[in-house]
Amino acid sequence: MLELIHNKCCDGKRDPVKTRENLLLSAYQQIHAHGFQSVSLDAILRDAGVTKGALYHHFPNKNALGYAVVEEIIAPTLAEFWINPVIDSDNPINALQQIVREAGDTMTMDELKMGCPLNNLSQEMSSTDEGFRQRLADIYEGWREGLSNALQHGKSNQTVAEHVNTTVTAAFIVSSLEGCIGMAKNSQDMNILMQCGQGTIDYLETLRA
Amino acid sequence: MLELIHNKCCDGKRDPVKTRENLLLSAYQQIHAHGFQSVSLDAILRDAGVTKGALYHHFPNKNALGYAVVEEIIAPTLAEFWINPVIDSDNPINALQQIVREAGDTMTMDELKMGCPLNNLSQEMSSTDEGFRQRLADIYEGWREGLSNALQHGKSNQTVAEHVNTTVTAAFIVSSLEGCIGMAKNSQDMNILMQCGQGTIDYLETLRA
DNA sequence: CAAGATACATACTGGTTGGTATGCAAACAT
DNA sequence: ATGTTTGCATACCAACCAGTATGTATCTTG
Repeated sequence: MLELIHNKCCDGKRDPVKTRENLLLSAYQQIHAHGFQSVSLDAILRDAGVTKGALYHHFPNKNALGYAVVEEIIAPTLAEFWINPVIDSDNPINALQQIVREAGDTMTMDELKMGCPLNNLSQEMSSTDEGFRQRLADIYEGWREGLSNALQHGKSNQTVAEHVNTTVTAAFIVSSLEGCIGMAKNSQDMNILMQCGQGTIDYLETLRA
Repeated sequence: MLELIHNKCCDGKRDPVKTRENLLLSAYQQIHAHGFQSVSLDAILRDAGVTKGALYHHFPNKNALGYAVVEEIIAPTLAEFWINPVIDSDNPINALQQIVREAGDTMTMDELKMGCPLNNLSQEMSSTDEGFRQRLADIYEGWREGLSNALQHGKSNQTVAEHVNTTVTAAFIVSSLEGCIGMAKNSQDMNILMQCGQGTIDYLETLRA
């Protein structure tokens, strides 16, 4: 049954790469749904359709599994959907507004209830485990830096106003976005997400040249 | 020893009200430091200097203790420092900017690392326990409503621009503030807090009449 | 001043948790 | 072909956890 859901492997042969990926994916989903400290290894293993032997063969302990989720799933996903499109754009304000609208349109109720994986882990683990904190802080720093560079590029483009402090603005945008998703996660109300998103869009409008 | 720190009681007589308050205060601090699910009742009891008998006399279970912390400590503290000063002011923008500056100036490194108690619990528990979620959602709703009313009052004052959508703006302000503190909690860097705070102040400036 | 109710302290329990020890079959190397 | 390493499964463990059972000193009430 579980093998079918996660298609652990097509035949009886063993595939350590696939096993590791299954483990990572299940860990990501379970952590996203229940938090890192609350989720049990048994729940992750049940979801992945493997046993503790497999887990402790690929990872030395629970923390290392969590670190791998951050580095190999959360960081690349964030870069793909939230950072790179802005960096690659010639109009960072339009690009950001577009991403916010898309996020509001495509987000399901389940996703809304679970919140942002990055922010969840960050809030839960930053004061508890330095390994998590550092890895998540690096991701946030990269995000802010990417945004700051994009805003700077927008200035040279005349798409961003000259008076904009790119460092301060990048930090504020990132924190506001996480704040929006956090607010929506608590309210479990699409209207709140839309209000916060509209607030963000309105704010971004004030940054135009 | 512990009795001295928390001055459990001055003499040998018993004081159920004080015992309950001690329990609540210790629970608040421990939850703030470690999160609700991760903190053990034993840790709270050790900090409060009482035993399980006292705890389960005053509260039916761990969740009820957490609910009481939300209702009797977190909600009134938020109202005192973040909501009422804005409601009572005739210039909500100045009031908000002042609060943000004060928060940035007075926040200690420990407080910065622990983050906002309201947001911590909200992110941790909203998708796990409806009792927490509802109580925290009520607090956030009250906050947004207070801000919205204050902005409306500011419009009639000519201190807030007419074009401002008070509902959207209130939601965005609340989510941004929580986002700022969350970002600072992860970075454990006062500069990040200051940058996000400056971003907030700059944003508030765009709302003036 | 009894007698019941209140306010705890102490000791215990069943269930869960992250982690380990061991065994064994599949893959690989020689 | 055969020995060695890799990739897991199974069974187990000590620690911890929320909650309970019970005992008892203190306060209140008739």
